[in-house]
Amino acid sequence: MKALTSAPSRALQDNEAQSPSVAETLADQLRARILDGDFAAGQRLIEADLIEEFSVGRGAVREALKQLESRGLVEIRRQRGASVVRLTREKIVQIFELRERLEGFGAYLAAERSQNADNRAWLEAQKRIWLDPSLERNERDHMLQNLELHDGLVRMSGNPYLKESLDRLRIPAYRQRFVRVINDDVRRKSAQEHLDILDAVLAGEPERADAAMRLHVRETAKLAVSVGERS
Amino acid sequence: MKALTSAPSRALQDNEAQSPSVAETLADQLRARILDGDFAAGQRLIEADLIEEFSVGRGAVREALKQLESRGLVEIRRQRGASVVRLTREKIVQIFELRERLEGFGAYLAAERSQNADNRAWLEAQKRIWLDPSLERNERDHMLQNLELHDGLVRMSGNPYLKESLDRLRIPAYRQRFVRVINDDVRRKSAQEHLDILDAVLAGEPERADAAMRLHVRETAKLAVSVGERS
DNA sequence: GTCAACAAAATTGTCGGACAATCTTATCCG
DNA sequence: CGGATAAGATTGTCCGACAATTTTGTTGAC
Repeated sequence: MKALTSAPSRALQDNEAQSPSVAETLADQLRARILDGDFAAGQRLIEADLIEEFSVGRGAVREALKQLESRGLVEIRRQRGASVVRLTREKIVQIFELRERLEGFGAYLAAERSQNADNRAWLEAQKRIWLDPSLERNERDHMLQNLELHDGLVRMSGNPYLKESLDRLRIPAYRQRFVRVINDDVRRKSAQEHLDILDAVLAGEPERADAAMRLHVRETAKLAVSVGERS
Repeated sequence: MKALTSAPSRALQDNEAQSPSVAETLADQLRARILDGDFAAGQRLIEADLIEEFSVGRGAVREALKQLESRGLVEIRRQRGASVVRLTREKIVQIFELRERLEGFGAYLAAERSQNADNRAWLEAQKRIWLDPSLERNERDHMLQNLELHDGLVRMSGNPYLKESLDRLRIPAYRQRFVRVINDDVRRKSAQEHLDILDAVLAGEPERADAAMRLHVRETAKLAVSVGERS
């Protein structure tokens, strides 16, 4: 696959891209490391170490850690500092149960606003993408497009609070292990679920979009839980 | 009314009460001021001023502000500092739409776990409270019990992520003005809605509990929006 | 050898000072 | 009066310092 489609029009505020602060940059870097598994689950993140490794001030480090905490990647306990969050099976289930509701709501709202020309165009483009069978073969593209679809729908929903809530429920780590259980079959099935969602949204049927999305998230949850189980 | 009922058993983690940090204390104080309207919507919160007023270091002030930002009470724009969030009608609607889903989910989960003895006891107690007609007469008690009920159900749900998400969606200010539109009729209606929710939860019927809660939140939203409108 | 008490080393919570970058406000000019 | 300019205010970040608290390591008793 070549290029990702452009984002759908968002309803309101767009965080006017400023030069990101040091703390934000740091947070991004740390996030990447955590997601990539460079920092193991449960590992402590010592302020002094991060200061040295990234050559930033202590304040920046603390802010970045707080940010990661609110994003659910890190756990901060008073006088004990930060450590990479350790997900139990129960937590994973809880996160997905909630995501199911939230993403479902996002799809619901998106369906209500799908008649806008920009949004229609984006949805059609997404549809073409998920119809393309070549997607099944490439793990990475599939994953990126998956993100694009979900983010896009949430943005289309126009509810910034929803976006924020979902951002907090991203699941860290497991990425490597996750890959293993995702085979062509899984991808094929996922693509079909995405198409179902897109159809409902395009048709402007909120309830159906909601249901389709919830079903999809439930399926994803099954995978995630099974991955969590063997870890 | 005399005493509030004790909280229902919560599923997992209980933030082991440590002596709160300076930043947390500050955040609490600021939150109270904002909710009480001491700080007007849109008002800037200058770090230096807060440092002086509360005699704390700059780090603490910044942390407190960040915390309030994540709680949705304050807005922080890079290089522009913090200001009390200014809610538009649209934002209020968006917040309530989301709360509707989240609280509904909370009631759903609570209904699934309502057969536990502790939870049953708490629910029964709540029921008695809302059956008491004297509640209609006291604005403050009504509000406090309202909080107690909603918080209790969320706690009963056992999903900490849900609780966190909802905490972020509390609506600031308007408290004074809100009071005006709440009369005995409104309270009576609200009490009945609460009873409907409690019945469904006690009966262990998740879907019905969900629906009842969503209806209730929608009703509340109507009020909040009407209040927002005239402001 | 195991365990508990104690001491030493780490680490976090907060403060205060400093400075450059950026935003806001007051002032001046056409 | 509107826009350009300078002055003042405010935020972003770094650095150093210390007390409070946690973690780690050592030592002696059983």
